[in-house]
Amino acid sequence: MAKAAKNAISPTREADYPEWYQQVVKAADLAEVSPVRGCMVIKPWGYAIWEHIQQVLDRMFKETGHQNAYFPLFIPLSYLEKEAEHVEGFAKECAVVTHHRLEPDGEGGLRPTGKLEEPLIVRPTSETIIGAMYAKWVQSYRDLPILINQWANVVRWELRTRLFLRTAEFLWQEGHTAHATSEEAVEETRKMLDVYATFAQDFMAMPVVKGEKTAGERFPGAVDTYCIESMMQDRKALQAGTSHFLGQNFAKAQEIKFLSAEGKEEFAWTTSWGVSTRLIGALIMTHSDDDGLVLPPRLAPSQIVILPIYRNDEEKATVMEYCESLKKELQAQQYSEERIRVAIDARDLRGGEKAWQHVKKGVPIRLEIGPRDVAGGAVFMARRDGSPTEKTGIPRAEFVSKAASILAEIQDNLFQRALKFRNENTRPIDSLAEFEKYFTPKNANEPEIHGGFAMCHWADDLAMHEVLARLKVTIRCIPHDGQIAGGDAEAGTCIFSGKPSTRRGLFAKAY
RNA sequence: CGGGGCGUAGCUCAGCCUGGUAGAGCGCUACGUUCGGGACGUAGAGGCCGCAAGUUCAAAUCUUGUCGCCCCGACCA
Repeated sequence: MAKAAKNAISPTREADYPEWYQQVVKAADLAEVSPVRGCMVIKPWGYAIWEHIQQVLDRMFKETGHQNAYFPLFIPLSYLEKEAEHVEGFAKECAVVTHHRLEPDGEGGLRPTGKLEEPLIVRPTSETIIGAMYAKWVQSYRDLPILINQWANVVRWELRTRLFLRTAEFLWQEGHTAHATSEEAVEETRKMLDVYATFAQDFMAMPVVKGEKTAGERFPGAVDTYCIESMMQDRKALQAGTSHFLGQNFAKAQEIKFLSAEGKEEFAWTTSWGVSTRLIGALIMTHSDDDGLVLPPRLAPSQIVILPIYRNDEEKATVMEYCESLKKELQAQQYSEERIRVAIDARDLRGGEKAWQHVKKGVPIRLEIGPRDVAGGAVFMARRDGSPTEKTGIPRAEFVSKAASILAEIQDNLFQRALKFRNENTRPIDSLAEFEKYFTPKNANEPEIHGGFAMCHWADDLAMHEVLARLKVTIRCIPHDGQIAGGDAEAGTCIFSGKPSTRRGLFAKAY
């Protein structure tokens, strides 16, 4: 008597992708909306994932010669005004502080008083305040390069928000570097893009396309913006990280000047690069299924969870003892150059419900341990990259010795699965008609899942912008060589305007 | 800032049209039976029905005002 397949998450991805996403976040207890409009509360399980992301990236930044520092949350309005393109890019989404005191309003409430002479804005990004400091720190070519990263929160007053993907306040890191030459700054920009790509692929198990943004998609004030783009399971693109070559634009606006070895006064060349808590959104939408979150082992706060099963105190004593010693043995094993992270969930809950909670939270390996396993010296294992019903009995010693390789296998499996999905939904398109067909939903009422990545020849022309605006498609990037099928340099003709083209761009609907 | 919708238990919502003592499911607490695929039963706790004014013998329900939130658009890591 086969029961109908029952999923932990309702609706399924196929039925309603945006709602599925919300439900996964909720079921995994990652975060929830806060009383403050557009801002989220990141709960312990979600924050633990962020801490692992931070820990790995921080190590990678330091290995590439960067140091951490911290700059103020507030930026004088006049600083932002210095770089024209920059202010235009962020002006519409700034939180502004105009007062510094509260006084009773006589009706039991409070009202702001103490008007500031110059308003302060809450940083939407820190180029300007950091540049102002760099201007003081840099006198000579001997003071360069400056290679600094900051872990911080920033505020962009977004009108339409979604947990992790776009919130009014978010956590991120922003690297800011200053160099003596253009070449060195470009090299830095590219190096950090590589760091992001490596992190995404090796740790998040998320395939990415490295590339360059077109003029219209660049960071405000940047000369070049490089990015990594990834495909979510609704086949939309998500920009997962950016690295900007700022040229001398910010240095000139903020007078970051130095005397060269030749004794000439020159402006520095600067870069900035960042990834945010949006990566958690990317993680969710890359791997999770209709039973909830699926975490790549390298970023999972718990890689293995042990679920003791017992009926009475007597069983409890022997089962718990077995679990505790199993935990110790597993923790002595290494995976990804660290001790394996193991948790025992001994909460007084029903076994089935408890197991499902860990499925929904995406723990890579679940071990159900009951009297039978204790008697037989075994473990009963379920992998999150398989179906929740698929469980295998394994001798305890064998599992302990294989645990690290099973985790590695899950990590690799998730990456290969995501890569396969992306490749299956990426194709070259050489005619406008085909392009329009590809990006027009088959069911207009449920337009969420359709299309994918389209690799097309293009020219930055009005004809293209008209089509893209109408179909709500954007050019995500101009892929670097060797990133994705059809992304390498080749001669062709723009499908929008018929103008000649030297390589294809990556087109997709995007977050 | 335009267009639509909603404020009732911790959560999701019904009740409003047609005014008459505040409801359901989930969650929570206790006890019992259960327990290796999300249990069931019994009992219980929990509400200025967003706020203010008005109409009325009587307002969650009708009227007006107000505040807040959500969705769609423009903007976006």
